[in-house]
Amino acid sequence: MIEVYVQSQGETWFAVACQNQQILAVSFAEDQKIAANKVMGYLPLHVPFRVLANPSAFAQSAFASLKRVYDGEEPRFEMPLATGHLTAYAQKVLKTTMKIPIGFISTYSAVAEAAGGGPRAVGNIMAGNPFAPIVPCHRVVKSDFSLGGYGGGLRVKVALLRKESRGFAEPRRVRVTSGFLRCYPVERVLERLDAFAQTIKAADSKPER
DNA sequence: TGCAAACCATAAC
DNA sequence: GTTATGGTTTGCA
Repeated sequence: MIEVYVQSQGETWFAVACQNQQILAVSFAEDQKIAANKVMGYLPLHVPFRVLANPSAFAQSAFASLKRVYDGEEPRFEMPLATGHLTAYAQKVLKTTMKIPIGFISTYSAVAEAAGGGPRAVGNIMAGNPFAPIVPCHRVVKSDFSLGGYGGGLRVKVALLRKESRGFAEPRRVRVTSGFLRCYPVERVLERLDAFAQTIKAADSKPER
């Protein structure tokens, strides 16, 4: 039996789905119902589940990790994610994405180089990521450092990235199972966004013609 | 810049 | 099987 829990903190609702001391899926949203529906959407069909009010000890630690990552912090300990039902390729992509450190981002094509497949295929896996933001798909952007997409909405992607800004200056290559993954400071993305905002502002202040 | 074509794993027929 | 569809990239005007 899969157990689903929903819990709020501040303005945000979090949801987790657990089974056998493993996390099956997580989600977060501004609305309770949306958060609950999102996790349930990730659950395998035809497997019974129930929504419970009081989180088990395991669920509580899952919430704790989830909230820490949402706040831009390192999770205190590694959570066991249930990935068995996913394709081998999806598992590899998610595992690779997990290696992007806080304060850094990578790109769809860089992840594709490290995990195999092509950039679009990587985007597809990200779109179906049941573990956001624990598997930090928000740290994957387009190769020109523009945002790309995000299931929870781009505002959320930006908010997460801002919270993770650590002031790194140099790119970094992190070791993954097969080779290396190129990562860049989040600031590359944030600076680009700010520059874009300036352009808009300048255009707005220009007299109409 | 902007558009078109190539790209690659899935989901849907 | 085949086709359609993306959280993309690259090349070429």
